[in-house]
Amino acid sequence: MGRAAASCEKDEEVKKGRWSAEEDEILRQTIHKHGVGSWQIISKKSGLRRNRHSCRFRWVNYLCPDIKRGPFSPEEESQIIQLQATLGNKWSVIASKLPGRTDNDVRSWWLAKKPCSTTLPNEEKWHINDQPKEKPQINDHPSEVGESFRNIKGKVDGACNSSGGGVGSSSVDQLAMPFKTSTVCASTATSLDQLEDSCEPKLGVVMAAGLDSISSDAFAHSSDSFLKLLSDSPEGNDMEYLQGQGHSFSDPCDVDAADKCVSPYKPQIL
DNA sequence: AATTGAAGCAACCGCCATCCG
DNA sequence: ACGGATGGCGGTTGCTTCAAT
Repeated sequence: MGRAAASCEKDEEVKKGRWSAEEDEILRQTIHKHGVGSWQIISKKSGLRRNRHSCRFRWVNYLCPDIKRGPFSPEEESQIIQLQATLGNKWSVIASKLPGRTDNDVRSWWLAKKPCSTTLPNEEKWHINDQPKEKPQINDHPSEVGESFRNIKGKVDGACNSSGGGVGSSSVDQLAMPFKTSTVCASTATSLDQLEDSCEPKLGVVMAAGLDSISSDAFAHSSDSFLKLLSDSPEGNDMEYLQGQGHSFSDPCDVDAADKCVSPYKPQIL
């Protein structure tokens, strides 16, 4: 790569370049044994001549069992486009809303396929790279939302976790997007334990079904009000409850709330 | 079959925020 | 309050693959 080694890494023998299968296995075993706590420790305990950045990167982006490989679905692509438009290059936040996807993957996809203009009409946006995409419909994946809810706990229990994100959708033509997706992070928890204790199973995703427009009012739904709604909601009936209350949420712009989400790969001692 | 250029992917680097003594 | 250690993030680079010529 031709760059000077990171100033903080004093090890002269730091290995660079592609990871071998053997190295992967060693890192897996080291993490299994010591947990994902300190990457500095892991890099030393593993015996691999890889620095903390390299070990972390390899685990977070490739070895973590929750990583989803393969091409992005049209729904994921539209989410990325929309979220990038609202959040900017907050790839980690964007990735946290796409379960199993990493910021590196999202960024790579964006750099390779980003639309040449953010002001394209709706229909043109669905012909990126001259490959027409089927316009998703609101009811295409209604069950995924509830499923995301139900899967939250299981994911949180893992050593590497999705932030509790999921996918919801609604039609929002005003944003020049064929459909609007959002994940509302309903947690102000700062640790996995807090998350599990205080939010699960209410934590999750609110699908803004039937939302006709995204206005500043829609974005004004703060995490606080959202939390209150969740705290009042009956368990296991999230969507019906909210719709019954006449509420709709779509708040991908709430960076503060997103920042409060548990990091997808929050260190956890096993 | 060989060459070449584009696209995709994997990885590194430096910076910043946070934690902790 | 301060400084070092650490984790995490975004930008960037270089390698690999593959299609076009």
